[in-house]
This record gives sequence, structure tokens and C-alpha cells, in this order.
Amino acid sequence: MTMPQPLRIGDAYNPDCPTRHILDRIGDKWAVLVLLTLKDGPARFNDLRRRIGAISQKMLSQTLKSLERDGLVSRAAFPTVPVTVEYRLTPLAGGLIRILDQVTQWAESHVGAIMAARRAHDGALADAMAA
Amino acid sequence: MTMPQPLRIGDAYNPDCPTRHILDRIGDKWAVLVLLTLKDGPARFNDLRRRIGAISQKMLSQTLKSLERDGLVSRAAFPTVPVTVEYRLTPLAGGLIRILDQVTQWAESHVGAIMAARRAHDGALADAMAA
DNA sequence: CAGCATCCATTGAGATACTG
DNA sequence: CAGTATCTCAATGGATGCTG
Repeated sequence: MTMPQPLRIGDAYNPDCPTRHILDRIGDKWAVLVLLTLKDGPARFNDLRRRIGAISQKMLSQTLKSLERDGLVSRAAFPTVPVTVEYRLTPLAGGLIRILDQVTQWAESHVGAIMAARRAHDGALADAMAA
Repeated sequence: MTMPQPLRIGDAYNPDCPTRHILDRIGDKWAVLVLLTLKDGPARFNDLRRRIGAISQKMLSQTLKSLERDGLVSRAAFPTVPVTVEYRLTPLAGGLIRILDQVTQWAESHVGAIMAARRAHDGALADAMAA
């Protein structure tokens, strides 16, 4: 019955497949955090840094650059002194943001269940150890 | 106007916040791949290994254990010789899977735009270098 | 302000070998 | 078959100091 079925899910398994790359992007903790922060509107570099808080300047810079490269964030520099730079989501990012929102929503409403599962699991493990 | 607003998005920024943990789970490349593979129905250890292909046995084992701990995957062992173990999604995982499906769907329909943005970006960069 | 360059510690993850 | 244990190397990512 169980035919081999080498690949499914587009070719998400194949590291060369572009779809997989999107997964990696979602998998990037900082990228997601930056996108969700920019959802509130355009923001400047140190502004983002402060709002995200835990991110290092190196990571923020790196993350913004890759997001810009992927066309999800746009960068605008104004020739003030000192220079002012503003980042904002592109229209392309819109659909992704909507999905990310669903993720956080799902997370918030199921964290309880997951933590409970975890406690149950760890408890069972402890019991097994004790026996 | 721009009031401080220390934290948003639940407390996703806070590493201690449980919501953040879900983000990390989604951020786990292997976890996502395993969940999506299990969507097709229950599967055994080496079965998963073959289907995912690129995953090492260590990572698969590790991933399955953490997914089980979080109550997203259940494990059933049958006392055959040699032992047979079957993994399957729990009901809790159902909603998450639906969102992951949306992610892959979005990915597949926007990969083109992203690759184009990237080419444009890299091209512009190359031009700047040449100038 | 908005970054880049460098150094360094921690972690991630593959390969390999072994067990019930 | 379904894992565990160990070793090792590469990549993450933080801290620091500097620049236009």
C-alpha cells in the first residue's frame, strides 16, 4: 500500500528549492520579529533596535539587509545630518504578515495546551524515573 | 507622538514568554518538515527519515522527542520483533498544520516575486560596484 | 544616527559507532 | 527497527570598537 512517494510539499525538502528558502526565512527568529514590528508602521534603525530590545545591532543590520534583498522591506535614506533611515514593509510582505499574525494568534491561544502537555510529559517521565 | 511602547505582540520579544517558544518551534526547520510529512498520515521512524531525506537520524530523533513533549506528535510502540514505532499528529497539531499549509502555499505563489526582487537588488548592487 | 569590521564563545548539526 | 552516545567542525550570534 505505502508507495514510495519520494517527495511532497512542493519540494520543500530539497534545500535547492526556492520554497524551502521561504521556510528558512520564516525560520529566522529575528526576521519574523522585525516584520511583526514593522507591521505597526515604518521605523528607523535604532527605533527597531529599542523596540525589539534583545536584538544585537549586528543581527538587526543583517536581518534588514536580507529582508530588503528579498523585497519584503524597503529602505529609505534621507540626507539629514546625521542621516535618517527609515524601514517599512513592502506590499509583498503584506500577505506574509497576515500569516505570521495567524501564527502568533494560534500560539497565544494554544500555549496553555502545549505547556500542559509538556508538564504531563515531564511528569510521566519523572514517575518513570522514580519507579 | 511616538510613545515608548515597550512591548507588543503578546510578549513575543521576551524569550521567557511562552508565545515566543511557539515561534521558535515554527522556526525549527526540521520540526516543520516533520509535521508536514506527518500530515499525510502516521509514519514510522525510518519511514520519516527516508521521506524527509536530508535529515540526520540524530536530528529526527531530537525533533520527534520535542514535538512529542509539546503534545504535537504522539508516539506508539508495538511489541513486535523488532519493535515497531509509529508517530502521528495529535489533534492539537491540527490547527498548526493548517497554518503551515498556508505558509507553504504563500511561499509557492510568491517565490517568483522574491527571486525577482533579489535579482533586481543584486543587479543594482553590481551596477553600483561597476560605477 | 546608522551602520561595518573583528574577535570570540556557544550552539547546531552531521558522521560514526554501538545497543535493546 | 528504533534509537542512544560521542566526536567534531561549521555556523550563529553577541560584544566591542570604529566610521561617515
